[in-house]
Amino acid sequence: MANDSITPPGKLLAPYLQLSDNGLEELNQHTRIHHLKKSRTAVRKGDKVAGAYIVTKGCLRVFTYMPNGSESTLYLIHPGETCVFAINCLFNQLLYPAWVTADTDTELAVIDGPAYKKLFERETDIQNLTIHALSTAVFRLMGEVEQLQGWTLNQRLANFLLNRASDNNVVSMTQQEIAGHLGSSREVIARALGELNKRQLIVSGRGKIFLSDTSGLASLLT
Amino acid sequence: MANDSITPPGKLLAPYLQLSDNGLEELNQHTRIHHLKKSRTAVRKGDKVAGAYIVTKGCLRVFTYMPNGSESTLYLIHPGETCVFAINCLFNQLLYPAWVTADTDTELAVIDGPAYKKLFERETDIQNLTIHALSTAVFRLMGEVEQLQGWTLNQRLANFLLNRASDNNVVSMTQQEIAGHLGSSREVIARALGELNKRQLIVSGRGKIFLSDTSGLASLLT
DNA sequence: ACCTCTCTGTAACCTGTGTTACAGACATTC
DNA sequence: GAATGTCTGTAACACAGGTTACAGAGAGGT
Repeated sequence: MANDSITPPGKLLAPYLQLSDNGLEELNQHTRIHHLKKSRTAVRKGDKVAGAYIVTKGCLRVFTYMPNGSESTLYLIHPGETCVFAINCLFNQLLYPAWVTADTDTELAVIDGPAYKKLFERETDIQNLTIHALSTAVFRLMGEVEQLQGWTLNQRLANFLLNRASDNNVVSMTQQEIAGHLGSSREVIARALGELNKRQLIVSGRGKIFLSDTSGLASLLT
Repeated sequence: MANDSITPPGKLLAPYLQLSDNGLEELNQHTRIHHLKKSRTAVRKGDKVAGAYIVTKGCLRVFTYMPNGSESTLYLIHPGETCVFAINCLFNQLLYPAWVTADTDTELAVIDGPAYKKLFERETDIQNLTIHALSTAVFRLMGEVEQLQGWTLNQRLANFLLNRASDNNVVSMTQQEIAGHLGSSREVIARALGELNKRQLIVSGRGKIFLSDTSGLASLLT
């Protein structure tokens, strides 16, 4: 686990966890707050996992490297969420199976492993957080598998854009980044975007893409 | 949930779960045993989930249909294991997202949903079972995703064969079944097997494949 | 205004895998 | 042992998507 640590009490977690007084005490004693600047590496593949990670501000990105050396993003961790892999490793004594970097400046709470396990046995909120993290991971991954097997790249791209679009229907990413998320290469994404462009479903510019016809995009997914 | 039910007490689970007397009582009251003949459908996509399923004998197969209509096996549930999707659905009130059939004659225990949740809060063994089921699912699915993205079909096939081989290095499946498990088509599997044949890594016969050079197969996966 | 760096657009090519269409081998039943 | 159904082997084709190789367009610094 990385650097950049400062340590206020462990109640940045208050919005996300309601514990018994007892549990709270325990939590405070065994939690440390870390701050990571954007692009900073939080965890490396093969690291021993220190504890449960809960993001309180910012966003972490979990990814692996593919055979050809390019990155492939597995999922993001937003405030209030916890890292499934870490949980996994905690409960099964495994080494961390991927890389993690800060997608933006990020603050996260690390609850010491054994303490977390003890809390898990008693505190309903910790149980829920854990189960929820694992469940959503299962669902997301299952969706991923279905997509990989059944969908064409254009479809996966359309789906990705729709999921990542801000309120004003803009996705602010470079083609390179998108390629990383979809496990493809920049050129292929460019080609696919060109396609969508021609069909007037999007307008693409440098570092951002405007979705001009979201329902058209959505109809590609059927 | 299907038919074929008979109902002995709920302690076929004894080998897999050690509960408090209290919990055991609860379990007995809210568990039903079902028997499924081979190939019988246990759950359909979209079904409401009755409770937690724990296999006590035999084997269940969980699969989805791909766009082209062919089946794709997601995972198997062996004795002592529970169905992740069902757990998922219980805790998140979702409808079942796949199909399930009995791979062989199968006996399974169904623990009523609310009862299971209550037990989960107190009984360490139920917690462990749950966490373990979810964790392994996450790992398996993640491996699946990595395979789909990074491995060629030949590699995935080799890996599959190695995982499915019995002690005497035989895989007893038809090409059709293998294709189903890998989300591919029969002909493609035939082609790939032919390849492995030529390289003297396997000897294939009707309904079974002998792995004559397991380390050779394994070396394909690097 | 110029230089440089990063990002995008495109075209040609190659490979892996799904598809179609048969033919032959094995097994089972009558 | 003939007939039928199931499983395997193979060849030719189609196409999605990865790869290579450039050209040009924005953006920022000097």
